Amino acid sequence: MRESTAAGCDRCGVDRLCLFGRVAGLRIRRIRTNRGTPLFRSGERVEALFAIRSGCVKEVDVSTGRDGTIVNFATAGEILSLQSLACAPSRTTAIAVESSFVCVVPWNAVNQASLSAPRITRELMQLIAKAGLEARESLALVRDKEARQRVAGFLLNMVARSQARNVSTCELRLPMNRDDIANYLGLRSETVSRCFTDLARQRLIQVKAKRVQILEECELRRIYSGA
Amino acid sequence: MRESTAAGCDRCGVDRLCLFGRVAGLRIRRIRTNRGTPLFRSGERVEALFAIRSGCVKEVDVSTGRDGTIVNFATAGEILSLQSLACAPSRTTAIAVESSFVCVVPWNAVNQASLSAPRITRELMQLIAKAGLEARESLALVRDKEARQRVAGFLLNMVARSQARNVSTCELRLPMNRDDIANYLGLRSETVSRCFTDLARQRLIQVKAKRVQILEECELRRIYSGA
DNA sequence: CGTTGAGTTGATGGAACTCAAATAGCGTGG
DNA sequence: CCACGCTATTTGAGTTCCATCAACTCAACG
Repeated sequence: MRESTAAGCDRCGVDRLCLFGRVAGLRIRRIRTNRGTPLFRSGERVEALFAIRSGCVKEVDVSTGRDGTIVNFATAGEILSLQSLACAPSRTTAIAVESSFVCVVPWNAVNQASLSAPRITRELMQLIAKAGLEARESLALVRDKEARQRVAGFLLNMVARSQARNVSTCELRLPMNRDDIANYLGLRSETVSRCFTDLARQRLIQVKAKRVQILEECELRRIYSGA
Repeated sequence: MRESTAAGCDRCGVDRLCLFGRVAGLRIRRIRTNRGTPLFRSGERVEALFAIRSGCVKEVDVSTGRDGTIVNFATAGEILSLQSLACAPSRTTAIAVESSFVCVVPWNAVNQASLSAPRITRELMQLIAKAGLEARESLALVRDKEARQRVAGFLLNMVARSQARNVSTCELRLPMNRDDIANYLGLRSETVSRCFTDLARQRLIQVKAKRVQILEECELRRIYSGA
C-alpha cells in the first residue's frame, strides 16, 4: 500500500531486505490482522515472507493433537515463514495474538531481488539460519529445565527482544495470555501462574496481569541457568 | 583426498552440492574421527560444512551447565554446521558418537560455487531451512510429550532416517548409548531403559542392547501422538 | 575369576499435572 | 457510576509421572 520505507522501517528486522528490495522494485503489501485471525494456515503453500511491524503473531503446529503447540511468537521487527521455502505446504498456522500490522513480501519478489544482489541472498541465508538457531534455543528452554527456569528464561528472552527495538527498559508487556505462554513452554497455565507469583514473592519480578517488571535480571538469569 | 564422487556419494545428502561443486572446482577433504573426538568445538569459528558419510556425530550445547545437552544426532548422509553462518563462533561442539567418516567442504568454496550457480544457492537455502524445521520437530518431540511418547518418537525418527538411505527395514542399530538418548530426549537413562522394556513387553519393539527391531510401527506411531 | 562399564530393575520423594473452587479484570448495558 | 456476566488468572488439594539413589545383571576383557 505505502512506500516500504515509511515511518518505523528503521526498527524493522526486515529493513535491509526492504532497502535492497526498493532497488529491485519489491512490492510490499501491508495488512492488518485482528486477534485470532490467521495469516496463513497449516497445509497452505506460503507464497510470502511476513514481517511483523507491530503486534504479535504465534506460529502453531496443529499436527500435534489437541489445540496444537506454539512453536514461536513473532513480535515487532521479526520475520515469519522463513523456512517455508523448504517444504511446499506450511506445517504451521500463524495466528495473531493481538491486533497486528504485517508486511507481506512475496517470495518470488525476494528471489528476484536476490538474483540481482548477492548481498540479499547472503542476508536471507543468515536470517534463515538464525531462525534455526532460535528454534534450538527454545529447545534448550524447555528441555532439562524445570518450570521456574522455563518461565525465567521466557521472561529474559522477551525482555531481550523488547530491548532490541525499544530503549532499554525493564517494563515488559506480554501480548499473549497465560495459556499461550504455558503452551509455548510445555507447561500448564496454572504452573506458569504459580511460577509468576513465586518469582514475585522473591521480589525478582512484579506482575500485574500482562504487565511484568523485571526487578532483578541477574538473579533471574541465575535461576534460568540452574539455580 | 579423493574425488568427490567416489563410491557412496549417491547416498550422501550433500551429493548435489558435490556435483555442482565439482563443476566449480570444489575441494573436498575427507577425514576420519574416532569415538569421542570433536569435529569442532563450541566457540570456534566453523569454516566448513561437514557432511557425514558414515557413523554418527552428536552436536552438544555445552553452555547449558553440566555435561551439556545434545541438540542433534547427525548420521550418514546428513549435514552438520549448516547454521554456523548465522553466528561467527559456533555455539555447539560436535563429537563423534562412533568412528565416522566425514566430508569437509569449506564455506568459502561453497560460497564461490553458489555465486556461479544460483541453483546451488537455492539448494543450500533449502538445506538450511530444513535444518531449522528439524530443530522444530525435535522441539515437538520433547515438549508436551511424556517419556514413552518421546522414546517412541525417537525410534520412529531413527527408523525413518535409516530407511531414507537403506532399503526399507525395521531392524535398527542405535549408534549412541542410553545416556546420549536420554540427554537428547530430556530424560534419564533409567527412564529410557524402562520405556524400552515397557514397549518391548507390549511386543511393539524388540531390544537387544543397541539393536532394536520395530515390530508394530503403527502402534508405535499411535503412542507417539498421544495414545 | 575378578574387574569394569553399560544397562536394567526396584523403592522413594518431589515436581508438575489434574480437577475444582475462588478471585480478579473487563466490557456491556442499565 | 454501578451491577452484571464473562473470561482470564490465581489458589488449593490430591494424584501421577519421572528423577534420584541404590542394588543388581550381563558381557567383555585381562
